[in-house]
Amino acid sequence: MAAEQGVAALQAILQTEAPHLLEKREKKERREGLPELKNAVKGKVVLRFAPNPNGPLSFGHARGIVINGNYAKEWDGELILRFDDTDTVVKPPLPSAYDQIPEEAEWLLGFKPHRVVIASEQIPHYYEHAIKMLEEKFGYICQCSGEDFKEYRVTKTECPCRSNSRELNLELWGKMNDGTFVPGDAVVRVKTSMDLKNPALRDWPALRIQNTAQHPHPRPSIGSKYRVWPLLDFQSAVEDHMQGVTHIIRGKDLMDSTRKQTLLYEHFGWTYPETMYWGRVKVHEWGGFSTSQMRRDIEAGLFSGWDDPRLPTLRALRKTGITADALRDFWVELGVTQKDISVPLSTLYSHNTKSIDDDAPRLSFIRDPVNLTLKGEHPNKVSVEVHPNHPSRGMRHFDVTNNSIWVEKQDLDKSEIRLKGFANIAIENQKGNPITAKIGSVERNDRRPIIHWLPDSGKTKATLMLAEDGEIKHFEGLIEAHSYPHGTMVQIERIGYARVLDDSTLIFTHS
RNA sequence: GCUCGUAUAGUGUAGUGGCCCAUCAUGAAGGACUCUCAUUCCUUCGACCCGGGUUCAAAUCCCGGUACGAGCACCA
Repeated sequence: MAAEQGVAALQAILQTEAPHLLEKREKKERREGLPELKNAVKGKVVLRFAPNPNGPLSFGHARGIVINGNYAKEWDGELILRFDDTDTVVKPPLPSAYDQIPEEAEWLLGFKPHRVVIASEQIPHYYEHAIKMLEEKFGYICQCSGEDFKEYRVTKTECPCRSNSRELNLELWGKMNDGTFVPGDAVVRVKTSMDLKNPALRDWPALRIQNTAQHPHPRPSIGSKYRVWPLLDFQSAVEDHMQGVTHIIRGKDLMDSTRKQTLLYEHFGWTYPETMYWGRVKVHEWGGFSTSQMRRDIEAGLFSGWDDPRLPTLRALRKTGITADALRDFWVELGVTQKDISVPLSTLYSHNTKSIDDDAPRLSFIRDPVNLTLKGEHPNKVSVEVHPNHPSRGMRHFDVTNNSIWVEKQDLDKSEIRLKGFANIAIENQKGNPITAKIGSVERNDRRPIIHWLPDSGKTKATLMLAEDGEIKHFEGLIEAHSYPHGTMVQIERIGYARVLDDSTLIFTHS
């Protein structure tokens, strides 16, 4: 056809019949950043991050904050920080976490979460919905034991309590609340269907009784005020609706939770938010991380606190010099795939290097220091750059008038070495006391190894702290005199990056 | 056991039927620059789980298998 009538005629037909075929297909480009958020409207997106405040945030929590926070920012929406603190027995909240978590979230995000919601303060709302459920008979109070109900669930049998009248349910609800019933006596269930394919969804439990006399809620204003408490699936579902959450992005372990909640939303006539999931992440060097376990270990004295550099908490990472930028880049790069993955720490470190190297001033730190006495002619003043890529930041000045310097013991393996920025030397007597070194050329005139060093006059005793193989090691050494404030990220030449903790302590970040 | 989910280089990741003898990052190896084993830059290496099917055309869709993970708590 093209041959007979020309390409133009063909194009004309296509133009009217199927214009989309004529659209230029652009070369596929690699997507940058996070995947597209479905059904998102600029300015109308509401997301949430909902940790249990049973401890400060861990590395894993950072994913929830970063991903949800980035979407909120990208869509000009809101991020809710919600404390899911409805369990006082199994994973009781830690009072200090209520202040620490918002602070940590802000550090990580670079902005404050737009709203903070505390579930334990919303109990009356959950009760309203529970009562509505009982009144409208899509919920019921079940007095079966856990064992018995399990049997009903697997055999797809309806529990006898399912047919309770509205009046009986409300009466039983009263008994749950007034203390007649104790934990285990009764639970509120959502009616779904006992022959649902997935057994996990069959008449799932929504609220239960907790012994808050014995296990009061740690928030003083709540304490033992309530006996009946919502379970996660119910609390989260109701709260998401009340807050107008539009998108939920969370771990795929909560997939069944979504299905349970969708069934509840159908009863209430609500529309469930768009949902995305990520898979499980392990870090090669750490394995998994459980807040509850860390809490026990800290209380048992195995770790010095939540910022112990061996722990995968945000506080610890921050203390050792991992930046919020690096963490954000790291999590965005992993994206929101449902794959279960295991990443090496080197990936995080590589992001961190990018984030800190350009700013980090260089310092000389001598582990295992050995004193050398210099022999021969040499200048008394030596200058090296604060940062080799930024001459404008000035020089570091070393005074070697007294001929006394310090080097690392392991660098004396070779006798022909060059002191960085200074001079070639030849070690004269390895075992001597003092060890002497003869000054050679001040100009660099060969390819001998270059080592870092310190003049005796410009040194300070210092400790380099390092978390490795589950223990904390302290290297006593000498640090170049400096006046960087606590918290400054520095690069210790030939060793790696470190953070200034105090006047005499550095903590090693990574190499 | 039942239910759900996932499978692309060593590790992550892009890719929604032709642009893919597959993207980017990280890693490893080599090199350039550099008075740090840093940073930066360059080069090289390396993958679509297996088997069927649909189609002119499959990493992409369907079915089966395998592997891994999660849920089946009066935890979150």
